[in-house]
Amino acid sequence: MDVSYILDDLNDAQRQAVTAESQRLLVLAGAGSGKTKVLVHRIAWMIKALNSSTHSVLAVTFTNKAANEMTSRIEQILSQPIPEIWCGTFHSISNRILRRHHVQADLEKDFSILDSDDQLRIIKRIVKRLEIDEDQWPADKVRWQINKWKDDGLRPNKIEDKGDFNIEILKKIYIDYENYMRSENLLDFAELILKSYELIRDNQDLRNLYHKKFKNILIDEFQDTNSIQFSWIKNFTGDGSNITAVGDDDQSIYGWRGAKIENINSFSKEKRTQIIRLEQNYRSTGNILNAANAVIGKNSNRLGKKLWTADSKGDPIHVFEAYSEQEEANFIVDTVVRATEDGDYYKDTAVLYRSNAQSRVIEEFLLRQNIPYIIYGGVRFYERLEIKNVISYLRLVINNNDNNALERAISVPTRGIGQKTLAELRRIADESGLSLFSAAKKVIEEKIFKGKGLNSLTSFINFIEDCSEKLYELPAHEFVEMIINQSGLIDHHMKEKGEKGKIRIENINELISAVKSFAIIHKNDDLSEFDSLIAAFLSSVSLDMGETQANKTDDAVQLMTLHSAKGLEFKTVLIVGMEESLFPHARSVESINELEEERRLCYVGITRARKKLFLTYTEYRRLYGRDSYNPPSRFITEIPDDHIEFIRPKQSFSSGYYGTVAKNKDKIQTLEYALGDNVVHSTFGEGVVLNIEGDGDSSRIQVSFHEVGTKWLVSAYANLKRI
DNA sequence: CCCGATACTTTTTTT
DNA sequence: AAGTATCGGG
Repeated sequence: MDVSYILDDLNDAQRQAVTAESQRLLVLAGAGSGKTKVLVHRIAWMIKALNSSTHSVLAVTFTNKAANEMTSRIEQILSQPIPEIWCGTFHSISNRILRRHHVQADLEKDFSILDSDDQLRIIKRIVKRLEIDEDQWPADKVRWQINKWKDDGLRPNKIEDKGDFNIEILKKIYIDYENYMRSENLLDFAELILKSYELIRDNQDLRNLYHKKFKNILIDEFQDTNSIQFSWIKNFTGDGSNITAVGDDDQSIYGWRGAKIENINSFSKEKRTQIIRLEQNYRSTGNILNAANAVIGKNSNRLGKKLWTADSKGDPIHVFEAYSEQEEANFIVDTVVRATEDGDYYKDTAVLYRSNAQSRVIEEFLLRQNIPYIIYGGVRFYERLEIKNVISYLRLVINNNDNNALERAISVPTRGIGQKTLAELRRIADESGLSLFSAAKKVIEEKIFKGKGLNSLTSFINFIEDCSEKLYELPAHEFVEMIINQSGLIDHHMKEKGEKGKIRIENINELISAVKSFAIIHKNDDLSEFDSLIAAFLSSVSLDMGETQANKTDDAVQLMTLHSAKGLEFKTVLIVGMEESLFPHARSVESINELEEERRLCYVGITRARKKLFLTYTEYRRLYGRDSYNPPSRFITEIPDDHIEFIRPKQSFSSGYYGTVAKNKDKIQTLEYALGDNVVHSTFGEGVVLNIEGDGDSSRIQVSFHEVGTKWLVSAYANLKRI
């Protein structure tokens, strides 16, 4: 069969990467150079041209989204479904292995996975129980340390306290935490990876099995791997297997959560590692790319890569200095309006910022002009309070001994079982070595409590037991519906005032449909690793927290942080708030490593743009309830002048350390208006020119609009017509 | 148990 | 500024 079609449509470097026979391959893929394409085509090539079995492939990603996209693209190329391929996140593949070999891993079959919220709650309780000073060892710090240890592959017995009192305490908590997790049959995210790593490392049979199976191992976003993930990969690599790592050291922006950029370096230095660079960019114009290259060029210790494009230079990069964040937001609105007038969709434009708090003002202005927008980030579906509540009930019904679930379920909605009753129940459970559920039954049988407490407890326990009986009788979604109605959760949210309760109930109903569609999607799958469909659903929920926002509007301006923009592209990109202290963030400027990560973040932001790039900063901004005057970001000055066009140049009155960025004054285009002119704006309507600011050639113009009041506009961008 | 007052924090986020 | 955590009173 002719398989050359897989190689059509690839450039030389891409083709080399797809067909490379080396056992160790590192593909350094610059932004927009076809990274996913290479990965997907390489897998297709292995299967079609080299006759590798789909079972021999292990493809690892960081997000479910990436894994799903990869699978469906491979299926598309092969024109056949490949449900048996192991393509998933580090966590989901670890989960799969641990469920499959739970006996060897010394786990119960039905272990549950905790999210970091639950993890925190547990640590809090342990710290309290050990009577450790919570002010000196706050739970979130302890959690961070425990996760760091796990990410470094360290069990408590490998931690030396060297007489350090602080570490001694932390280690004590770590040990207690591990014991608790084991007794409760719980795994946290870090544990999934560490445990599966240890399992394969220490079990000769399994190691042989997987070495034989996984002949083709591929890792996406390799620059984001942490220590344990790197070891985890190595663990699966036998003599006959080959590894393909794809990544970009210049896009490493998750160092702060443990990603080790060094992994790329050390992999590249291993003998026999072949390195292929993908340097042709298919996304951005010449100006955008050169700007990106110039900025990232200021970093040290790069593996080195120079992106180029066959595209023309395109528009210059526009830099806009606003007086305030309001004016900045106004400029964003103007830019969006102009783009749509040129025929763009709203969704072609993205606004990127360093921190979430910056979105507020922008939202306000977009809302006021009735421009649809969508914000990425924030609370995800399965993290919502009301959803977590329902999930707790499901967990408790499936596993009565899930103390964590019981603690949450028993107190929402309130049912006359308060902290005092609960504390007493915990004490009894601790004393008798029973789970909370069993302790509650004991309390009821032996009538240890009396009056209201006993009644409430009895009806709660009865309810859970009734549900357990119906677990196998009802279709999954009806079962969930029953729990929701009979638990009192709906009534509880009905009582909430305002829109809040309504939204919560809507979300809960959405959960029912999620269960329904889960049942449909997996109706042909082998779910023998689970006792019930609900159990399978819960396991998938903890590894895929769901989209941040349902697709309310299809065509909307995209608002997100620079971090969440990684991997995406837009025709027009605005990077806003480009000021020292904001971007680079004040907390990052002290250390070179952190500053360089900020710079990579800037590189990521710039390379998101296909055609147009706008950078904006303000002279004045209210930050944390305070007035702040920060100089423009150093990253702006790192872009060569001749790629930039400054809109409304103005001597910044706080232009201190980094010099003024207002250069190229002569390039500004302005339009002539006179005070009192009647003008019309495409969205604001008709108005009168009140004020013109600027020396000679005005660059800003104040207009009193009949409909929307007085506004300052940039004349070059205001798109006003005289009437 | 719910409420309001008060103190405190404030970068980025996936699993 | 604004959100969250904690505590004490009703």
